[in-house]
Amino acid sequence: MSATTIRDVARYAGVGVGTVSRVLNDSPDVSVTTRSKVLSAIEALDYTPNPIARRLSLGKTLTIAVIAPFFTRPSVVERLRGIEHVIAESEYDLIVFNVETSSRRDAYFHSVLRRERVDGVIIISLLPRDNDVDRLKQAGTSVVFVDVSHPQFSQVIVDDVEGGRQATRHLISLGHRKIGFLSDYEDSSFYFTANRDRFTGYCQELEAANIALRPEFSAHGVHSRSSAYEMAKRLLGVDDRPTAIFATSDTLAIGVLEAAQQVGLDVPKDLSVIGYDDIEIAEYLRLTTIRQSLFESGVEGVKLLLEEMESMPGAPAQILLPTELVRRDTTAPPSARSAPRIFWKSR
Amino acid sequence: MSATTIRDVARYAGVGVGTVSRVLNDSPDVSVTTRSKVLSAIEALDYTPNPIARRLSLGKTLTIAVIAPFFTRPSVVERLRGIEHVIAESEYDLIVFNVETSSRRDAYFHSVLRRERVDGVIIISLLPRDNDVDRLKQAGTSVVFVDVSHPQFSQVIVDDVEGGRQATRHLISLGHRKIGFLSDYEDSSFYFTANRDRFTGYCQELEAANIALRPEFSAHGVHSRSSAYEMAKRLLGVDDRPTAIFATSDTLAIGVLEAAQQVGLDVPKDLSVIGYDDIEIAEYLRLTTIRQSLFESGVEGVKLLLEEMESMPGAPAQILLPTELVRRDTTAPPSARSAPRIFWKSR
DNA sequence: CATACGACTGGAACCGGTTCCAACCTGCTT
DNA sequence: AAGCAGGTTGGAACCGGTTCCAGTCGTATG
Repeated sequence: MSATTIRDVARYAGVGVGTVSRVLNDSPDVSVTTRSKVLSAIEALDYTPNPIARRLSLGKTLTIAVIAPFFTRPSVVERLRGIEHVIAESEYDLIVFNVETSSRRDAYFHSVLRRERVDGVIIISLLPRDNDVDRLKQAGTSVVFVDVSHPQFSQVIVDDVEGGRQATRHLISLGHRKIGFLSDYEDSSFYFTANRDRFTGYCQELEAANIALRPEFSAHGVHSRSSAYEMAKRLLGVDDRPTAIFATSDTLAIGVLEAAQQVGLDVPKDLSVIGYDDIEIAEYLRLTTIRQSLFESGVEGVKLLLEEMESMPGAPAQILLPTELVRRDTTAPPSARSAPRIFWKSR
Repeated sequence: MSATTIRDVARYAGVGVGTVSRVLNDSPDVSVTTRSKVLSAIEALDYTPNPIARRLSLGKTLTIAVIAPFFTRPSVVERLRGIEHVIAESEYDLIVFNVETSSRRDAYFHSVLRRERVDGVIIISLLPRDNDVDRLKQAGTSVVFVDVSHPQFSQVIVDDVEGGRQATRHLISLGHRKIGFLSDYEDSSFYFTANRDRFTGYCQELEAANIALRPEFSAHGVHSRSSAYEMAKRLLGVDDRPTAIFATSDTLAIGVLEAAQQVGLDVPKDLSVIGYDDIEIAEYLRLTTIRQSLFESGVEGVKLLLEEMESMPGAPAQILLPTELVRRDTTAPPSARSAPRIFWKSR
C-alpha cells in the first residue's frame, strides 16, 4: 500500500539515498547526527525496506529451499523443524518443496536449481541420479544433503551401518539367533541409501556372531505400515521362523506389530521387534528402537549450508550424528520353549 | 554463474528487450517468426528469467506465507500438505513460519505482514489478537485463516460445534449418560477457537438428551499426551466417574487411553474414548474419532487465498468443511454392571 | 495516390534497493 | 597559505525484469 521508498526517507531526512542505505546496513561511516536524523525519518514514515529490491541489487535471493518427502514420513517433519528453527534466526526465508512422486522429484531438482532461484538447497532423504549430480554441480548453488550419503556432496547423516549394528547386536545379546530384516528398500525411485547401510550393519553383526545370513529372513518393500504388515506375515510364515525382527523404520515396525497381533504372536514373548527413528508414537507403543537425532540433523544441515554459502569450499563436508539404542518393551530374550508356529492360534 | 540476461537474449536474437519479454509472457502480439527467433535464442543461451527481477518490476513477491504451529500437531502437517499441493501447481513460492511459542507468534504476525514481504498469508490454528487484527487489516495483504473462526477474516473451518455434537451424540446413542470432556483449551496463548466450539456442541447435545452438565466432568489443559494423561486420571478419579470421554484431539485421546490402561480400565468395556482429527495413528490404535478433512482444508484455504488476491473482496468468505464420525473400537455401550472404581485394581 | 489504421517492434523509463566514485569539509602539516 | 589525509556525503549507475509510448511497415480505404 504505502509505497514509502528509500528516496522518500532520504528526502524527508534531507540526506542522500546512499546515506539512508548505509544507515540501514549499519555501515560505520555515518556520523552520529546524520544517523539519528535518518532513523527518526524512518520512524516518522514507518518505512520498511523492500526485500525484493534488496535481493535484486545484492544479487542474492536470501532464500533457502528444502526439497523432501515431508509428509510421507514423520521423521522428515522433525528434521524440517530443526531447519526452520535455525533459519528463523537468520535473514533467510525458507521455501519448501514436498516430493511425493518421483516425477515431482525430478521436476523440483530441475527447476529449483535453475540459477537465481535460491541461494542454497537442503535435500532430505532423496539421492540424486547421475544427471542430477551434474546439474547440481554446475548450478553453482550450495547444496547440503541430509540423510543421504553421496561422495560428491556435503551431507549430514547418521552412521546407519552402526545403527544397523546396534539394533542387531541388541537382539543377539538378548539371545536371538534367527533375526529377520525388513526394509523399504524397494521404494527405490527415491534412491534412499539408509536402508542399504542398515542392512550392511545387520550383516556385519550377524557375521561377527557367527550367524549365517538367511535370505528368506529379509524382505524389502515400500514405506508403509500395510506393506510391512504383509512382509512380516510372510516372514513369520516360513518354517523355523525368526524370533526377532529388525525393521528399518518405526513405521514399518508398527506394521510388524500389527502382523504379530494378527497371527497371535505375543510381543515380546514370542517375537521381538525393533524399529528405527524413534518417532513420537514409538514411545506410546513402547517400541524398542534406534533413535537418531532428527531435529539436530536439520539444525546441523542448515549450519553447514550457511557456512558453505559464505565460502564455497573445495571438498564436501560430512557431519556424522550418533544413533542410540532406546530399549523399551518390544524386545526380550526368545522364550525358552520352541517358539509357537503361527498357525497354532489365531485371533 | 552465467549471468545471461534478457538483454543478452535480445541481442542474440536481434530484437528488442521488450519483444523478448513479450515472448516470455505469452503476449499475443508477437509475430510467429519473431517468436521462434527469440525462442531459439533462449534455447541457445540456456536462458532462465531471474525471478527476483521479475518480482521487483511486477511489484509482487509471488510468495505465499504459511504461519502455523506445524510441528506440534500432526493435523497441521496434513493441512500443510494440502497447501503445498496447490501451490506447487501455481507460480507462487511457499514460505513457512513455524510457531512454537507465543513470542514467535507475535514476531511473525508482525514481521511477515510488513508490506512487500508476501502477497498472501495463510494462518493455521492461530487466532489473532485485537492489535493483530488492525495490522492485518491495514497491511493490505490477503489473509486466509484455516481452522480459526474470526468474524473479520476469510476462513476455512469445520463446523466444530457440529463435530462436538456428533461425538457426543454417538456416545449418548451408545447409552452413555456420564460423559467427560477433555480439551487443550487452556493452551490459550494461541487462542484456538475449535475447542470452545466443540465444547458448545457437547453442551448442546447433552441438553438435548436432558443430561445435566457436570462441571467436574470437564478438564482443560495443554496440548500434549501427558497433559491428557493427568487430566484423564483426575476425571476418572471422581466419585461416580464418567463412562465415556470425549477428547478434542486424537493426541489427547491417546493420553486418555494411556491413563485408562494405567488405572486398569478396559477400553471400551469400562470406558469409551472418542478423539477428534483422525490422524494417521488413530487407525492403528483403532480409535473412534471425528474425522475432519485436513488435507482438503489446506487445498481450499489456498484456493480461497488465490481468489482473494485477484480481487480484493469486500466481505470475508467462509468455507465450511464437513466432519464425519469414524467408528472404531474404543467406543461401546457402557457395561451393565456398575463400572469398577479405578482403585480396585492397578497395573 | 494520399491517408488511415492495425500489427508489430524497439527501447527508455521504471521498480527500490546497493555500491562506488567524486566531491566536500575539517583539521593538521609544512 | 597551500597541500593533504581522512571522514562523511550525495547521487549516478546498476541489478534484470516489465510496460508503455512512439515509430515503422504493410495494407485497406476513399
